[in-house]
Amino acid sequence: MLNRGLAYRCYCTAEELEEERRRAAREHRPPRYSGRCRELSADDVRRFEREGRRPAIRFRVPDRDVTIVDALRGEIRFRAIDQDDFIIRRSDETVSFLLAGALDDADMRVTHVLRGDDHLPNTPRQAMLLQALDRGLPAFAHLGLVLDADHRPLSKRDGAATLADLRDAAYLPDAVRAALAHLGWSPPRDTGGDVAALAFRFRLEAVSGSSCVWDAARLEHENARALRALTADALAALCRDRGWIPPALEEPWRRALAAVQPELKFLAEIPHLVAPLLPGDVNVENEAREHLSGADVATALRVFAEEMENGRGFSDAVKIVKTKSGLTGRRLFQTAARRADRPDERDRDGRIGENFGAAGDGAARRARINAFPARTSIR
RNA sequence: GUCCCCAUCGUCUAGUGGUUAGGACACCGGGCUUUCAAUCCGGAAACACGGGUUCAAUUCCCGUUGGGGACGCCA
Repeated sequence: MLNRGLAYRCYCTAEELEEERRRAAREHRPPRYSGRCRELSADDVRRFEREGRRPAIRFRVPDRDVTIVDALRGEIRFRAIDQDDFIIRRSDETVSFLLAGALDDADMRVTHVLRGDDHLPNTPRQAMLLQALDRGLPAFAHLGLVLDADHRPLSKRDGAATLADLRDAAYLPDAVRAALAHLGWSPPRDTGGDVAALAFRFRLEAVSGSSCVWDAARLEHENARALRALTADALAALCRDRGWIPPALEEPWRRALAAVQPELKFLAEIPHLVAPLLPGDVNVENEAREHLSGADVATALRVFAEEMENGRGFSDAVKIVKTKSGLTGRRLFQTAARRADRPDERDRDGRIGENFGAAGDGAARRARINAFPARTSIR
């Protein structure tokens, strides 16, 4: 490029360039390289070399406007006057991003360059380089940047700045993919969280050119959906990978997972949800205690115990308690569950753990709910 | 300061020179579940502003405002 006059050596030091920029700012001019090394005399060069300066190499920007085509925005025109001669090789002889990136893409036969629109100003420069080197241009598409709720660039604080953050938070990969697909684009019809369907419907040209706001609620929705879509084996495998399932409790765990799966939102909440369904002691949590305070509860508990002793089924006993105590809804069931804590007072519907019914028909779920409504306190 | 990009419900978006401006997430209400969740039904919710062009602008043009980005021997 030097031989062909496409580029030239620049002997300016970092300090000199910095000073140039400062002066420009003071005089309210745009900070541009002046081009002072464009036409150095042989004497100048000798002098600089004698001073021990190592030259950088700058691209001699042609004096004509550049029009690039962006797949999302159409033609964008950049004025020649706004472009200064940029460095393509540093004084330590390493090649700059602008040249290396453009050339590497060309060598790799990259057809589409998709990047954040913070790269838009680089595009005319890379286009000029490629044209000067008689290389073809790839298609460019510059996507809007993703912002947080305050319209600031996404940061660590948002907990979603990187894929690693999302993985650490145990979001399912498909949920992340689905949520990402909804940035700057949305499917013509809801795909039910099916990532393959999203991919099938996706069109680059349909992506919005504006920046968009990261929506954690969307991710949670997709995650809950993906969790529900998991097969029993897949769900169990995830739990096993996390070391949650003791070998001895494999079967109870699987039944409990089946009961709990329809309401899952996060992987991490599984141990919490499943615990009451496994054999062992049941603790009534704080919120449950609140619901259990008061005189009518005492009555209810007594009535419930009596009915159970008389051989009533759980459901029948609950109905009678309801009539006699006036309790309804949550308080009624908290009360019933209180008694159901006692293994000897559980009946077919109310029993906990290894005995409750098969999943899928709602029986297991109902059994769990009847047995442990206190889980309403978890959320 | 200079240049570039962008602008429809809270969020992601669909859409058209004449529409009841559509969907999804979130939200609110109801049904079902004797609680919760899921699900079903319903509701509230938007064309940033000002000029043009036009019989007619959310839609086309210009400007303003607002948001974002870039101005390094970083990538």
